[in-house]
Amino acid sequence: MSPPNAARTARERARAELTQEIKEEARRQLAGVGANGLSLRAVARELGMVSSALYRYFPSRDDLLTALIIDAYDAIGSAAEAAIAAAAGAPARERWVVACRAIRAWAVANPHEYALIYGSPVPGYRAPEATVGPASRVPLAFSSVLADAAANGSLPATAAEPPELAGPLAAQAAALSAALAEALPGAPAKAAGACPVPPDVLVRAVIAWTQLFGMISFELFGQFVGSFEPADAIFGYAVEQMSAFVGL
Amino acid sequence: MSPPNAARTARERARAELTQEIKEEARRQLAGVGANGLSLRAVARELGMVSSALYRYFPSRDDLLTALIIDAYDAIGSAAEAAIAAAAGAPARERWVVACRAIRAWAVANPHEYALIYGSPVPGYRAPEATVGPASRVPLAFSSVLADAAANGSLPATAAEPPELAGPLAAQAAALSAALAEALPGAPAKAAGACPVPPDVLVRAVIAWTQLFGMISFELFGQFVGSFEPADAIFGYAVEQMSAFVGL
DNA sequence: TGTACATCAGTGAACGCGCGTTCACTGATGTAC
DNA sequence: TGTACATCAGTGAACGCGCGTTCACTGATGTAC
Repeated sequence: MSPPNAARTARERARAELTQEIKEEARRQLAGVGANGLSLRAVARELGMVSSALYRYFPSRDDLLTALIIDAYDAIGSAAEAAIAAAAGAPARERWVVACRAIRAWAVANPHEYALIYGSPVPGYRAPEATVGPASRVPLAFSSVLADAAANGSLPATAAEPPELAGPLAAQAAALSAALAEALPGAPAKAAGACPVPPDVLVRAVIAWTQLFGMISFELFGQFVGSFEPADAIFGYAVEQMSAFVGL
Repeated sequence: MSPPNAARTARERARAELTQEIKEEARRQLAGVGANGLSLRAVARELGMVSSALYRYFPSRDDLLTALIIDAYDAIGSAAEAAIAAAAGAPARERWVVACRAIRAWAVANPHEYALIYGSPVPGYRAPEATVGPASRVPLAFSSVLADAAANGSLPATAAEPPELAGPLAAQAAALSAALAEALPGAPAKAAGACPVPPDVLVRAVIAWTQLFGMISFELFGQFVGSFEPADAIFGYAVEQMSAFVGL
């Protein structure tokens, strides 16, 4: 997107660096005041600038927030992708598990950014279109594991116990399955209409996905105080159980 | 806690009513501005009072927040308890399921209060002791269902597939199980040291509990937009699956 | 290589606003005799 | 039942503060000839 290093002027370099520094300082302040309390003036103050100077970099406070949100989604998404890539060749279940662990590790290391994207929405702030791509990296990463497993035939053809999907759920799951067939890398090579992840597997995966983030939120937001703290052990157990539940 | 109606002076009545009205107006404002943005002055304005008058009712903004948090925990807790009570005599699994449904119904009807207690923590606000009792009503309600099932012998003696609990998880689960033996109503009647809910059931229940709240949060906080919206169908499916997972 | 102009980054003052909290006060309500 | 005093609710002004955003400006950096 930007020209290769050599061709960048001093101005461009300075601009890129300061943009980063502003975001870093803003991230630092998130911890103390939360998304609502994030203040352009405070960020500028800490950076030794005058507050109006920030408007050269972000046209408004909400745009700064948006940048932080996108960065956070990208960070947690690439953490998941990297973990899966690092386990290339391993069984699908193992890749699922390492992705879960990587996501939690990122969340524990960056609790305020996690809260920014998975906590309560910031009132009065409406997430722009630009966030949906980054936001879907985690679910897509999980889906790629499922698609590979399906391609290898290592998913149970159809689940034994679980009841059939019916009504609106069957429709939603089929639609999502079809959408994945086009969204996943490598899918275009297959015949259009291919169905990389069976709908019932997808629904169980969504359940596991919500369990994952529910447990991380409970851990970070303090619902486990006095019982499962630290949560490492129960997290590990849950990840194993849920990946089995998915059928991996 | 308060004297029976007859003995209450006009002042006491007025005070109680205004306290309620203040909280109601504050709840109304939560929707627009979030917990961080909640403002005593705005509440007073809307009530036609001068802002300093609120200090006769709540010594500070944080005390008002605390009152709202406690009310919210009590409301969601009693929704769960009521659902379980209304299904008295039904199989444990059904009572578990209706509790889950009641919790979601409350959350969907009161999304901002839900966010207040299960969303990102309010920065700079530290929840006082007084919130832990109300906060534990939901987990206790679930535990009571498990304890009844255990007492009736309708729980699998020991789970078939799941690996044994080990290490710190085994210790945490055993401690919680023992704590429940004392906390649950009816427990004192049993021999001290009784173990109403086996630790491995408890751990699976915690997993189901986090799944429940994770899915509700995803629904309310917008992670399902474009896929499982409305979420009624997948919620119902998840609740069935997870109650089976617990062993009910 | 050198000059003339255009672009851009950062300044500092100002705008209008809302906030939590304190304080001395007035007037109504409650209580003890 | 009636009076005197104590308690309490609500007022209005003030404190000191921080916020987002705009605007005309200066001086540095980049570009075209």
